[in-house]
Amino acid sequence: MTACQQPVIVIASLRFDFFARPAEVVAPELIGCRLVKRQDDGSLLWGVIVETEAYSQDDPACHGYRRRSPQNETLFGEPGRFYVYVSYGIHHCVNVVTDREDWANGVLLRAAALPAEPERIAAGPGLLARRFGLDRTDDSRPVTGEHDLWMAPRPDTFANLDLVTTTRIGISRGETRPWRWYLRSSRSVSRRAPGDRMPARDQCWMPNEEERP
DNA sequence: TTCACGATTCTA
DNA sequence: AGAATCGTGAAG
Repeated sequence: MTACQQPVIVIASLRFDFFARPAEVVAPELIGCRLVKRQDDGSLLWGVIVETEAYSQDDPACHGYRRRSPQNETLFGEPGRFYVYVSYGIHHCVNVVTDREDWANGVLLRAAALPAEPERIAAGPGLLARRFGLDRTDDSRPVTGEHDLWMAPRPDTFANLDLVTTTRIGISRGETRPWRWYLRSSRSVSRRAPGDRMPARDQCWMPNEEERP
């Protein structure tokens, strides 16, 4: 044991550079990454992202397509922050801001799978936000924080993951862009592409608690 | 001040 | 397939 021995530095959170790229590049890479929250009692709540969508300012479906406003300001800000908005006056939806400042760009987190929890507890953007207890007060918080709320990289066990690329859900403009991605083997996906059958329960993928970030 | 509209969810 | 529900932005 030498005196100059250094502690091992573990990169627990995705870093700024990861998000400083176009949403349609970041979105598929976010599948398999983990959303992590340290709860008030100190315990760790985490889930694996299994479905994402990309949005960009030059895209009619994007919140920043028409104008910049106090509501969507975060989406125009620096990458690597959460953008949380209210949907249908009831639900909250969680995005991560991507690309660059002054250009509305982000990835909507549409579904997650949580260890030892029902498959569909976070199968949809509103349900995901609900399960993680996220709302407008979390808007603009850094994703790279490593304090209470952060995103952890994909484990190596996800080396070859089978992704489905398809069109986005619930929009009325820009419907044709194939900017939604999901993990085919997961039963926690909000809505499957036409013809893609739900995997059987005994051969689907679920996270286990040992893989805690 | 009023009105129409959802990046949704739940139920039938 | 259809309803519920309400914050937001545009219009008057």
